[in-house]
Amino acid sequence: MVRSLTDEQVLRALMRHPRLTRAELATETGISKPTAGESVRRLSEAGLVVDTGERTPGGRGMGRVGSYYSLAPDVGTALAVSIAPEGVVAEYINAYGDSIARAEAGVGRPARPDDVAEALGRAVAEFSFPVRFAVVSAADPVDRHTGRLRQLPDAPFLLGEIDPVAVLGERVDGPVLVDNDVNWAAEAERKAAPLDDFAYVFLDEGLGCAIVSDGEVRRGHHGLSGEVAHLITEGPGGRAMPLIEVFGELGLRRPGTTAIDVERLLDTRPPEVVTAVGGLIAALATLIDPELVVIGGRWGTPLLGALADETDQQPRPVRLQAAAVQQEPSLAGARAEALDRLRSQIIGP
Amino acid sequence: MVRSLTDEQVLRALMRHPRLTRAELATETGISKPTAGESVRRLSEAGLVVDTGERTPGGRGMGRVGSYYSLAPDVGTALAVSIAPEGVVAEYINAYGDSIARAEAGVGRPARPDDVAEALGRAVAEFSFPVRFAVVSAADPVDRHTGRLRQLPDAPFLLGEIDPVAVLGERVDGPVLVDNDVNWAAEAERKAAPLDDFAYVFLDEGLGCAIVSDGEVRRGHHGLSGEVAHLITEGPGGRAMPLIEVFGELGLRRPGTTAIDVERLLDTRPPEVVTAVGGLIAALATLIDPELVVIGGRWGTPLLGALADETDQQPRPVRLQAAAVQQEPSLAGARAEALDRLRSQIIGP
DNA sequence: CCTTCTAGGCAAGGGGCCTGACTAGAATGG
DNA sequence: CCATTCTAGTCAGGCCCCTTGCCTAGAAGG
Repeated sequence: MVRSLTDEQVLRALMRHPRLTRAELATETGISKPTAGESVRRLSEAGLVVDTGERTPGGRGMGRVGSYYSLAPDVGTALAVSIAPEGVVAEYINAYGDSIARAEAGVGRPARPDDVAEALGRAVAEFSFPVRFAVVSAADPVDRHTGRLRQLPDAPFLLGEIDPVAVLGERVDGPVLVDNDVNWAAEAERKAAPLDDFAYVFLDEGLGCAIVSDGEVRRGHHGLSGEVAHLITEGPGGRAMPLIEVFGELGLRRPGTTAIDVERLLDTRPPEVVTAVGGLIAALATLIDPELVVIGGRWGTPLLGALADETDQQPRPVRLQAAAVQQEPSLAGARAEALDRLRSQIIGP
Repeated sequence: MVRSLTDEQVLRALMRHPRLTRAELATETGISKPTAGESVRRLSEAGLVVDTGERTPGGRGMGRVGSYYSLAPDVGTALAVSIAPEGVVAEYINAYGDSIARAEAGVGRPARPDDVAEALGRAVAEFSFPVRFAVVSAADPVDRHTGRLRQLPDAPFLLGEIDPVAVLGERVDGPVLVDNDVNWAAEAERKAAPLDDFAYVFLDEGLGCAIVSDGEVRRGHHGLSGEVAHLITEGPGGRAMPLIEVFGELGLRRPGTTAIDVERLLDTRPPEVVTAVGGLIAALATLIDPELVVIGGRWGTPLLGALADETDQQPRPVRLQAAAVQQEPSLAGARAEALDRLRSQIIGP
């Protein structure tokens, strides 16, 4: 849409500051005044920038009044959506990074696919902004290419096989980007504390893990990296078994579902669980070599101390830490990504 | 050294073709003739490009003869080195990607650190080109920041704690880049068959594994990703234990060393080994989600079929394949990297 | 010695940026 | 009412780097 480097700088300046005069744009970007003026002219013509009608105050010897320019109100918004067993949250954000609207919708328990899809539709329908695209966080494995949720054999599967791309496609002009909630939480963590190499282990009803290598979340070929239910670890009695089976053997899975029974786990805190998760952290240490393993989730955080004691004994110890972003971490990550992409899309190729 | 985009294009063209006239440069790069001529003038002045003295043939109506230009002979060479228990290989390459000299030096068995360092010095001393930098492959864990080899507790350690940066530093003008042999083999594999997400499992005297995610080898924070000796897997009797211990329990480690006894392993081919490596592949499948797992190494390739049968049964099966690059794979990867870096360094920042 | 034909160079032009100088224009104070 | 004050915005000129179009260089064959 826009090709000149100057125009990009002007747009980025207007994303940081809601209104600027041409002279302010010139000093802010380091571009000369004539060039900034020319860029504003081009961008106004393209409809990306508008004269707000506001003028600089003027006053005793304050010189000629200037016109304030800002991004056109219709440059578009993006949608950040979180789909979790607790419910669906949809947030609309603008190019400044403001959340301009928010809608929530509950999901019955246990979550049924139709329920979830319906709640998603309800949350998004509550407002109707022109949305350029959506970023979706879902609390289940996500196929990287189709954006659909995928059930893996005998692994926790909380939302059912829904297709966020299909549900949101009608209400969104552009593409719909779907990914696993833990990946988005790791993205939020990465932006909060800029570490290049870490893993995020999320221990809740589901088991999740995200991997950040060389400063980016690594999703793997199908987008299923970090789906650790079948990782071989040490189970009760020193037997080797897939991680998820440990919870089955200890009676810590909610009957009739694939979910882990968090309340019971927190009541009993069996050492076998700590050992089993220790095996996961050892696998991360050997395969990924993270600087840090971030622990989150409803039972991960409470067990952090015990896990740290366990991993300190291992031949390749690794530092454990609670997540820095505690408030809606997945939505925060999705929101940050939506903002980045919205801005890039406005600036164009 | 060179900043203009034009100059970069001209240099890259001269790296692809050993000699070109200004007119050929213009058509090859898509740049106009005057600009190409100007670039040649700048680059000649900077000493990067020289008039070879050769002239185009001319002939019946063949027009004015042109002057051939090529990279200056002293733009520099790079060194690709492989350090393995079998011996040391040093290859000098020029900016065209030709191997211009090669030296080998044996290492006694078992390899002692002094031996290895001495062989390395010998191999490199055999020629003396002006070397801009070196890329080193070492058959042991490499610390990403220091370039030193690192022994991990109870893991195979074949070369001893040598410091390639110190040994090569004197003979090389620029930096010395050291990495694990399996990472370089994966790099060679990546260039041969452009896959974005795969893992390379190397089963030989040492155990190694390289991870390619989103088209790059991922080394982890310390450079120790893929050092899988302590991964928890299924050992004899279904017991959970670190991968390396399986070999100890089965009497497959060479007495007095940390290495695996490949001959004995190939004689007996115990199913426990297949199961244990199956656990490694399962861990890769869950944590990394590769499109493919490449199997290499002296006992990896022969056991490929058995391993494939094992992984087919797993809840997240993954395709196994023998390595495409069989001839000195680590050196091939180091060579390719050396070429890329040499070229970038000539072109400048 | 003329013809043939391409390598290389020159001239002019254009895009996008700069600097420096000029103009616009509103509020204030006499 | 008009001069003053002061900055926003614009105009003019110039630089850099690229382009196209055209001209010259120059070797070999007829």
